[in-house]
Formats: sequence, structure tokens, C-alpha cells
Amino acid sequence: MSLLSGLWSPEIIWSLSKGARRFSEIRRNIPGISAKVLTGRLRDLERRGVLSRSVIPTSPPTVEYELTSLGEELLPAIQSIVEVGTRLILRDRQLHDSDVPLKPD
Amino acid sequence: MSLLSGLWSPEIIWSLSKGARRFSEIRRNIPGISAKVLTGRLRDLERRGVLSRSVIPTSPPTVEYELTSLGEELLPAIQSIVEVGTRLILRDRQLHDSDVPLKPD
DNA sequence: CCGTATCCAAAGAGATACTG
DNA sequence: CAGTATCTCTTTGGATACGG
Repeated sequence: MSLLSGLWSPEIIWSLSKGARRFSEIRRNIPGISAKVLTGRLRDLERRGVLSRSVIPTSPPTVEYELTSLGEELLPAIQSIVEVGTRLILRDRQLHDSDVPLKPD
Repeated sequence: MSLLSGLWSPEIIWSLSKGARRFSEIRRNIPGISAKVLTGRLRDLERRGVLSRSVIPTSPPTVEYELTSLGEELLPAIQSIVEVGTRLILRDRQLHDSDVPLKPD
């Protein structure tokens, strides 16, 4: 299960679902993540074989991250967890709303 | 994603996949988990709506934990993550074995 | 642009002892 | 049986500053 460990790993994997992305693109894509944490998570996911890192020797250097085929296999799992979570949130909101109904405007 | 947060939560959910279990049954089922951690995770998962806790007033008391319907929806996701992880481990072992081949007995 | 270094705080988890 | 109470250690993450 450590494949998805870390607060941001699922979002990082998700942000690579549509193809290779650069460091700064991923960072912009995930509001709130710091460079340090993003670097740490990317290194961890690389070591585990979930994504690959390739440096293109331009100036300044370009670094691209891409899911491996095994990384891509995690996408459906992430999606279904997010779906369950969304339903839980909606259900909670409904329970709360029925306690305190909105007055019609 | 916090639905699966905590080192042991996926295993706890998994151990309830075949129906309701008592505290001590879950604990026996998951070697290495302490009572404190199990209690903490169960409370967390209950609060999030993944499982339910019911006390049967016998003496000594019986406490049963059971997945909610939303909890059950997490099972396929857990299974597919475990499958990817297993393939990663097997692939790594293969790579390592090809470096240091076993000598035929 | 793509990071590393440092320091700090908070959360999880392990071990152990104790309880209604 | 099914927990709670401590205490300690480690891991993560946030903030900030700096570097090739």
C-alpha cells in the first residue's frame, strides 16, 4: 500500500494521468504543495517504479515525469477511492442539510 | 484519500471483507498490530463512515465491526493496488535474480 | 528551471502497563 | 473481552533560504 503513501502521492499520480509533465507543471497543478515535498514524493514514487524521471539536457534543464505502465494501473483504483469519498461527503452534507433546511429564498 | 490513511487501515478493511468481525478476531488476523493502533484506526474509519461498530451487551461485552456499503466499495480499489504492488515486487525480484542467478542444486 | 538544506511541528505507531 | 493511558521514536509535511 506504500505505493500511495504520502499525503500528495495520489494527486501527483493523477496529475500524470494524461501524459508526461514537467516539475513546474505538476507543481502548478497541485495548489499548496511545496517544492520540497513534491521532490520527495517524486523520488519515492520513482524508486517504487510508479513513475519515471528523465532529464533533457537543455539550458535551463527540462525534467519530465511520466507514469510507468504499472503506475497507470493505479489510476482506476485512485478514481474509485475518490468516488467513494465524494459520495461520503455528499451523504454527510445531506444529513446535515436535513437538520437545518435552507429557507427558500 | 484519507479513507485509506494510516499504515493499517487497508488491512483492517480487508479483514472485514467477508463479514462482521470482533475486535480480537481482527487483531489476530493482522499480526503485528497493537491494541492501541487498532482502536485508533477503527475509531477513525468509523468516523469516516467506512465501517460500523456495534456493542452487544453480553458479559463480557462483545463488539462487532462491519463494513458499511460505502466501505465495501473500497475493496476493489484495495485489491487492485495490492495486485500492482505484487507485480512490482515480482518484477524487482526477477531483476535481482538475473544479476545473481541461483546455482542449480 | 529544478531542485537542496535546514529547522520545526504534528501525526502515527510501538511498547508497556492498567481497567470496567 | 475490549479497550485506555503514557511515553517515546520516527515519519511527513510546512516554511524559508539558497544553489547549479
